[in-house]
Amino acid sequence: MEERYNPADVEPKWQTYWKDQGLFKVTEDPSKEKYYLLEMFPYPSGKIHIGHVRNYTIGDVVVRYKRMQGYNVLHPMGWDAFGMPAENAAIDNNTHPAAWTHDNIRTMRAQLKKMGFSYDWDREIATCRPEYYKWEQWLFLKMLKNGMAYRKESFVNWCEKCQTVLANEQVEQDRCWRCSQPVHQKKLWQWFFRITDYAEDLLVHCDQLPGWPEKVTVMQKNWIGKSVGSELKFQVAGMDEEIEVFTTRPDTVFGATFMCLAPEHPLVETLCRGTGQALAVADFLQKVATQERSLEGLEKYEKEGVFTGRYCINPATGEEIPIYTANFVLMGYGTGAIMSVPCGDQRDFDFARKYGLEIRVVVQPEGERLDPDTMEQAYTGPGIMVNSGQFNDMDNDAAMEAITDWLAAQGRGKKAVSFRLRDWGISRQRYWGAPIPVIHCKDCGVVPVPESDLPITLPEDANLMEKGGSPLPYLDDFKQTPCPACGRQDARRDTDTMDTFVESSWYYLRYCSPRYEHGMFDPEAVKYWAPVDQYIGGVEHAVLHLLYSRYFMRVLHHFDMIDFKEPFTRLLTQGMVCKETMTCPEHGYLFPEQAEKKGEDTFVCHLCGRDVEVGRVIKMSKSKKNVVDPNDLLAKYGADVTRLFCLFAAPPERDLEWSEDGVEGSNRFINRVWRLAIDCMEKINIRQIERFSGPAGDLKNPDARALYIKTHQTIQKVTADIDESFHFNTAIAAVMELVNAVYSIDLDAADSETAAVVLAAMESMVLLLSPIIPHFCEELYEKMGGQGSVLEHSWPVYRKDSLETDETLVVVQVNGKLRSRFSVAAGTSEAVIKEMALADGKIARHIQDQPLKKIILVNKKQILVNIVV
RNA sequence: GCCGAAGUGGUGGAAUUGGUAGACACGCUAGACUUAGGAUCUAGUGCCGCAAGGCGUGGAGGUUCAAGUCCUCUCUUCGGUACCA
Repeated sequence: MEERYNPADVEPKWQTYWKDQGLFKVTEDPSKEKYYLLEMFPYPSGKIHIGHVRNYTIGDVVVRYKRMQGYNVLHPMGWDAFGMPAENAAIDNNTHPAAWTHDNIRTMRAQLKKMGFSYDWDREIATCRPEYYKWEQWLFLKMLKNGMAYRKESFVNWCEKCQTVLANEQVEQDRCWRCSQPVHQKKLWQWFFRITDYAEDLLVHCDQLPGWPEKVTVMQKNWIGKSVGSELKFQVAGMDEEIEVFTTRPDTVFGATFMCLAPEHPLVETLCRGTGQALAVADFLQKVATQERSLEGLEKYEKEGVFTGRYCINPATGEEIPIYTANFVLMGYGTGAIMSVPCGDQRDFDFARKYGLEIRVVVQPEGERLDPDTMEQAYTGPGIMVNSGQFNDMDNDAAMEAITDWLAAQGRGKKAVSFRLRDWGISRQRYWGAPIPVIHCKDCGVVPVPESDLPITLPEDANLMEKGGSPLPYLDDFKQTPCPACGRQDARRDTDTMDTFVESSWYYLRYCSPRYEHGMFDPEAVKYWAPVDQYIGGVEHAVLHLLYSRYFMRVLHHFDMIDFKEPFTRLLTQGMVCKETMTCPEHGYLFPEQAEKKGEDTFVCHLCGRDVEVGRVIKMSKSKKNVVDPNDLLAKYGADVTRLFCLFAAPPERDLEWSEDGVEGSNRFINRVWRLAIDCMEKINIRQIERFSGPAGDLKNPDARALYIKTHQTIQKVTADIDESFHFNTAIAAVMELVNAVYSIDLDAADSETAAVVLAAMESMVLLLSPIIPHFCEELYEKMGGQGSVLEHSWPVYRKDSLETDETLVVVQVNGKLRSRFSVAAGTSEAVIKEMALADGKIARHIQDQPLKKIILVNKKQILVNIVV
């Protein structure tokens, strides 16, 4: 047997064995309990990165563990293959997005196979294949028919010079990333899914996801953002128009001294027409056209506005108040109009001060008087009503309801709820995506593509334009089509494609029957496998992908296609893999291999020799070039060392800061176990001793008994760590302790009892490590005489009668400070322990002659005595 | 800005319900073995101190016999922020 573990031989050997035996292939088997574990599928961006390795290793450990426990486990893999990077790469490298994507998939698939992940590769899918997106188009048509998909005008980032739509990522400081020209907001007709219809349901069920981390459900709840308040109507003076506002503070309506409309509010142009403000408004609208219209974007710009020239009537006071249009009001949020109450809202307060508008105090803290002329900020807390007619002197809390009821009685308001969540815009003016299956006809309007014409395949002969625009609108073969309704020859296909989040919202169901040809999935297969029992992926998906998936399941449930609403029973959000960035003053971000180590923490640029600035530790990303290539690790250490390191370096939910040093330690550990196994085989197996498996009490040799107890404690600890908390780092640490314990035994001098216990420890060690470092454990299992694959062995079970050690440690504190410790035999009475504590020499010195106040004894994993004097 | 996290030795991290802070590793130091060592084994290693002892979980307060853990305030970093996936 080799002196060192050699992954280059062992790993391919077992990968071939697993494949030949078909160990990872699964089918529905009603006689076994199913377990569906899924890791978020990768975007095929080029090569597997270390974040993928971490994600898939975590999943693979759980899968192998569950298999050993007898579950029928589904563990598939596929590719989130549509998306913008393929188009950018196609432009930069003069290739085709499809070719680039398929190349990447080939590369990445080979890498995953080298890692020894236990996927059922027969179920592999790629979302860019027509047989996949056909069913997405089918669902789109069904949603369209049922009013769940609709079209409306909405803004996109537009670069005039490139004549193309830009993703947010392609906008750098309000400028186009390719040509640096200012980006404008352009209105386009786009498709939306009515996710807001499910806002309440999605919100309520956040509290019924016990298997999800609370931080994720909290983020989702805040994202949906339900607020309870009132909808109020403000009549425009001298016009037959009404402005509706939503407010969570109806109690402050008497203090509403002006109105603000979003710049894109449909009334803005109507209002200013013929008032003398028309020009000023037009100037303002042009100015804000370059500003990003999102909640985040708001904060980047100075808050400003302009008077529209018109007034509306405050429904509470009956007074006319000026109507402004302001850049901090968003059309997509609420009604696109807000009643401005400067005394009770800081933004309104700043705006009022800036434009000299009236500030009227309507709520003030109890026992205080606020003066609008000297106030320095808005008062947003609770208080007593003033300047509010018959509601004066009420608590503002009570006034909310009273004022709403009063206005409702006059038909000027009602109670209402508002959500922060907006409908899901799915149109993309891009090539590399699933075509939206509708046709536009001059006579018939929007006409759905007949189901029999699906899939609408993406034309392959398209050339991407160098400025990044989609070629679809220019491909006449694709675009020109007769109207399916009236037969008009000059109808045109919709040339937008779907958001790639649409593909990832249901792929986990496709895995249940990936080649099914009669629908999105085989209902029987989904009935058996779905929902996903354990989903694992990056925390950065906490809101969008995970919320869209929950929404999609509700849609399918509505159509009676599935009998559940929640796609993922348990969720593990893994942290990111981070590394410092390196920046060269000349060449910008550098890949690790482009920086040469000069001193302890100093590097020089490989290209120009200048000093490199070592920057912050952030998420590994290609654009920041702070990536680590798993290929290097695989070549140097093999899959198992790489897997072990990823698990040992940090618990999964936490960010992992990459360090090369730790990998060497993992390598060392594996070889340490290897040598131990060799030693055991040479010194024990040869004596033909049987492994011990009885209760610890049967062992006479105290060293053997201690090791046996340690073994069962380790089984208990590792099982709990994998099953309950996914804390593989502490599971590995526990096995390391067991390895160290076996190392401390002199095998040459071991009696037969000890030898039998050592064998039991070794077998447990191999079984416990097998989900983590499977190739290595298969090899040892075979060498130690195991039959078949270790995967087919059942997971070890600890003996409850072999967990308790003979002695217990007592720690003694005086006034909460640790002063002494000693051991007692297990089962010593509390009274005796207290006496022993008081009699302890070190303790006596600390007590001296101070009177005893009390003695607290805590008996948990150790015994603690605290003497208070 | 808003929402959500994280902060513990030189480093990664450990610590059921508040109960020995630093498990297990990396690194470092010393020793052993060796022709050699980036192999292996043994011992040591939070900080200050000769010691007794004192100080220590981002910072400032508080509750408690006892706080990394609970409460209040605060600082820093990271993720998301709806067209990156």
